[in-house]
Amino acid sequence: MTGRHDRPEPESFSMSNIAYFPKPHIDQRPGKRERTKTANRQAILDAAREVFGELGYDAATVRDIIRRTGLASGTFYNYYKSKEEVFDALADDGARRFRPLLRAESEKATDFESFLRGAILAYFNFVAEEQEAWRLDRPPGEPLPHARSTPEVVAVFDEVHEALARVLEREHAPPVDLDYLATACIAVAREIGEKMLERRPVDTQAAANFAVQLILGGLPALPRL
Amino acid sequence: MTGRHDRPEPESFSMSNIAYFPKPHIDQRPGKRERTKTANRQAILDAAREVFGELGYDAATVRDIIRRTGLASGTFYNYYKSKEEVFDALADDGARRFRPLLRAESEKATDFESFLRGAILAYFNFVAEEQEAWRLDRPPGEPLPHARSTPEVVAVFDEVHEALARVLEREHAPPVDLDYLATACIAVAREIGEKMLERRPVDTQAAANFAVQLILGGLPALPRL
DNA sequence: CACGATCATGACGGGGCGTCACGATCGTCC
DNA sequence: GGACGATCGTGACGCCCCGTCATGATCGTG
Repeated sequence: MTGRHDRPEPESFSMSNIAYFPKPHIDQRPGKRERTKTANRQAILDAAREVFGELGYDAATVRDIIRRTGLASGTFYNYYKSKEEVFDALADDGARRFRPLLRAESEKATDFESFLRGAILAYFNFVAEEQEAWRLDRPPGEPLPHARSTPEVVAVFDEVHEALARVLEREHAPPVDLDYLATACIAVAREIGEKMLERRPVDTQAAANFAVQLILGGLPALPRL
Repeated sequence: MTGRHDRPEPESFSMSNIAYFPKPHIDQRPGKRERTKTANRQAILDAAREVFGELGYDAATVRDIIRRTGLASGTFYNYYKSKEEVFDALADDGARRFRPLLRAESEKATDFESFLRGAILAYFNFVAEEQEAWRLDRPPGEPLPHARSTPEVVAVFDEVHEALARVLEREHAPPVDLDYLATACIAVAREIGEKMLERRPVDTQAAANFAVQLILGGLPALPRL
């Protein structure tokens, strides 16, 4: 249930509609049980996004999130164990939405430069759009903590790793420390991206140019393995 | 006062010593009031370092820190307002101790490469030594949060900024986006440094080589302003 | 329609939080 | 050396957040 603010769904209406179908049990819509479950999950995630955006991660409490959903406190714990887990779920969600974009870039790329530019630009555009949904006008106090090692986040890291290996292999580039390289690429993208968001107007092209040129120019100079 | 575990200081002994001096009031040692104050501050900081190291930042509570000091709960709040403030004080302390090393490198440096190599190697050695004091054998769960914008931490950032500007100016290098460059340098140093600590044995030379070559090679390729 | 599984509910004990009135200790001045 | 005032340690207290659990409502199913 969605709590006390739950207005009664027109369930009977839906039921009468089902009468038109010979086999009601193959109705694409999942049962109400399943629907309220996903609705509650989403409500908690949305509330958490708002609360983290307004109060910051540290100041936010589980109770703040619960209050905003209108659910009972116990209900929250049917879905997530803690504030950390909700945050991880949000990070996971972001990573899950970004991964296809990254993969598209790595498949579209013809060489290392086009991959790097495509991937970094895609990331910068992604975070620029996310910012408007996340911290609308949050005071520039403390930044949100970095994403932890959730499955989807790790998958993005691995994707970068593999894409780098693939592209460099294809170009017969000399072998370098791929682990360090991937780490450096992600570090540069992450921090330049953050700085980029502080500037007005937000210029993803210029930021991507900077990051790409830095890595691209540094690559030939890296120590060989 | 240092709490109930306080063993009585040989104050009378010290006093009798003072009798040797014609003017006791110019004794270099600050008064007992001042001494216990700094002792309490230090005790809290030490306890916090241990607690953060053992439990991680998120799990640690102010009460955990208080318990380890043996002080009363109220005493803690005479020195710091919150867990966040203690953490910032620890970060500030680290930055305060690292800054002279950084400055020495920037003064010793003859060109951009020697500065970069010296600074990054100094940083890697610094964090490698700090690690042994901080998280002795902490499970690799969640890393400690990044340092916030405390005065000393900001000072280190500015120092990097200025040192970069000075060295590049001296070499008549083409003008680049110094803000992005400093951000990228710090990002690479921070993240490569972290990865470095996960490897056995910890090889600060190899890590520094990688970071230095990447930035050094990328510099000429950066977009001009 | 009736039964069983599922899940929302909110009261509850446990505990961390920050405060404050009290008293001990220290510096100072006569 | 004694007494006064400022400073600061102390720990009990009220408040709120935490996570749990017995209860009952609701849904799917036969």
